[in-house]
Amino acid sequence: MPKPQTNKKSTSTTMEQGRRPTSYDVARIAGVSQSAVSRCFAPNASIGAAKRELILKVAAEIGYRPNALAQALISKRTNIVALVISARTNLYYPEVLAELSARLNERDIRVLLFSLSEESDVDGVLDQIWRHSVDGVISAARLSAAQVAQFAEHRVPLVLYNRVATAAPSVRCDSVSGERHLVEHLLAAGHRRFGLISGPADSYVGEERRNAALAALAQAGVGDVAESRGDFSYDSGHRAMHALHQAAGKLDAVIAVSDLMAIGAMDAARRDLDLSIPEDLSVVGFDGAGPARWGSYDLTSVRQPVRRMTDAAVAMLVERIEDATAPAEQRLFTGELLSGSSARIAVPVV
Amino acid sequence: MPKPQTNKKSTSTTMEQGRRPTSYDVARIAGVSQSAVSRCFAPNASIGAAKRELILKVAAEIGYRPNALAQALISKRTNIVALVISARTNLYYPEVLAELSARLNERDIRVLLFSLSEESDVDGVLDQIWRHSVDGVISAARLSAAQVAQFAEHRVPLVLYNRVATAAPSVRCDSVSGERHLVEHLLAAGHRRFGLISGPADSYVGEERRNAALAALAQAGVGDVAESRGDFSYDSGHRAMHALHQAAGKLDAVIAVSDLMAIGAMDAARRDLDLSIPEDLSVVGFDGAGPARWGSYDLTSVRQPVRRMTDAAVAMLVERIEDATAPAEQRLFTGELLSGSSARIAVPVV
DNA sequence: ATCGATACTGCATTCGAATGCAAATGTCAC
DNA sequence: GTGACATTTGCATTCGAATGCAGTATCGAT
Repeated sequence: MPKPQTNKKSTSTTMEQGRRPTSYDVARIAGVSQSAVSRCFAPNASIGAAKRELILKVAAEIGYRPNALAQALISKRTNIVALVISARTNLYYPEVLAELSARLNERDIRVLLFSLSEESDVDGVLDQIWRHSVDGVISAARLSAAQVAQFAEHRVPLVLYNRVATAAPSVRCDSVSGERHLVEHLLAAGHRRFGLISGPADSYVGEERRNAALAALAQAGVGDVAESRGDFSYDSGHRAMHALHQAAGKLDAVIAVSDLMAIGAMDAARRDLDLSIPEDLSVVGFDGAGPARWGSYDLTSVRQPVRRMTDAAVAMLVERIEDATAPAEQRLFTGELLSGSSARIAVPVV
Repeated sequence: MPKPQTNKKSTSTTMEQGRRPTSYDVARIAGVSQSAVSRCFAPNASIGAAKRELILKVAAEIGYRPNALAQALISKRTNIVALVISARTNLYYPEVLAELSARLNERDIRVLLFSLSEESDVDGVLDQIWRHSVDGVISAARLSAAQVAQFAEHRVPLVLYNRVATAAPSVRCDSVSGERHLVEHLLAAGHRRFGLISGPADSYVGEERRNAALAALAQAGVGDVAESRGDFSYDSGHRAMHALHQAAGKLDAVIAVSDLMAIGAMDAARRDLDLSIPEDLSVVGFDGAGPARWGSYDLTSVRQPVRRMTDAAVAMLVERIEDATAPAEQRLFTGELLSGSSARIAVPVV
């Protein structure tokens, strides 16, 4: 004995085939109003226990699922976060992406992915982000100050991953302490002639690590450091090793600002320059990416605490989504020195 | 001299601060109807040139952007495709992901990413996919027959990437010809004692490659092949190499069904078993992933034509989105044999 | 001047769910 | 039985853009 139905749409008598069921369909079949159905799927909405059960039963029977688009349109909450990542620059990228994606899923947030290639039109990507009304954005790609400013204008919370901007919160791995540990590790092993494989001058982390390494070396009185710039790729590390060798002759140690370049450098040193690692040359990297720990490399590096960093990035973003006035914290994480066999270690005094 | 406005919403006199502009705002300021604004942003909609220009000018001035949610709700087209990928199983995954993402962006389609870990609840992911009314799905993850069937029920086009299902179109790299080439390459070099590092029995591509390799070997009269199963990870390749060595003693060649396992095997052979590659042992893989071409490995492998495969997957999906009756093609691509220094090559007869 | 064809333009409705408000119902005390 | 109060429930509106339909303007041909 269905109660009287007064909803406009409830008057249709049958459900067309092939259309996906809506809350009105559930309402009609269960003999309740559309609002009741809606309230069944909202947390702490006011709805009687008996009615709730009936509605849920009907919903399950006809396979009803709330339409995320309609929900988002009316509630102004999409439960979608955009992830902006530059593809390929870094070995470390797939890991970060997978972790961020997992952390977001845990919180029932969907991921709209923007994977940038070199020629990507970042402003076009931002345009899409605005159109889709995402709840927030995590960016591990370079954004100009003007671009970062747009986020504030559009009131879209932004968290930067291994980047900085004065106006936005960020999560980073401390380059200074990381490079200092690496340099100390190398100095302790008695190395004095250093080479540095840095990144493109416009890369934030690249420059930060470069400067941190140079500073740590300078502090120890090592001022004369051969440097060659790469672009974070394997090949560029390979080429940079050759360049260093040509320019500076015999070196004790090479510091690369990323694992992938360090790996390229190791291959160049061993295979082309006929150097044994670590006997003739020590090589260190940065990131602690998977391949760095493969047997052929066993790279001494600084492992970024990806799990903690992604946790923090997501937590910060969610906080700012929930409370727009939350402060724009900049969190710095300390990486762990992974000592591998790609660098000599200090001989303990017996 | 604005024309008379009769639109309901146009009567509000001022635009509240901080709200993002809607088509009504543009309409009000430009003195036209909301429909006119809408038509300005639709291709081949009927709208006068002068009016179009005026509207676009106003829209640009106030920074109007169509709301993708509202567009999707009414037009039943989200321009979003869900990408389902299992994270981490494969070195090759980040490349496929980046390529698919690039191909979709070129066609002005957004990507909703679902990166599956081992414990992921696939049915939960599908549930989210239905709720978000995506236009289509590309899956490079394992789906049960029942799950594939749901796509038909929900009328969501699906294209499988390196997987198969009778009911769905797919894009794959031919394991049979690939493994045959590898086997022929190894046989030509005079190898007779073979080891095989296969994948988990429930992996489709893994089994396909395994069976193809065994068949090619059997055809050449090699029936006795030592086999050890891995899980596609570096470590499992490493362990499998040890297992093969223990079980079968000296081998001429090891065929791994993925590059990552081949790399793990190479490291185990060289570093633990003290074998020279390719003098004492040839190793081949499959995929042609980036690290396979690093100097330390220079792996003989079959390179999947990622670019062509992702192109095809996206083209097939778009076709099926546009025309639901398009046939469910299964496209097979042939990989290219990359001959590296990880496997001996036939000595040419002088 | 009239008719028809063609190109614009606006009105009103639609997509599907959420929610403020008011009405209805239920509960309990006295 | 009455009043005070809390809990359910439904109505009507809202989010923002697309679109069928009908109406208007323009122009050329007759």
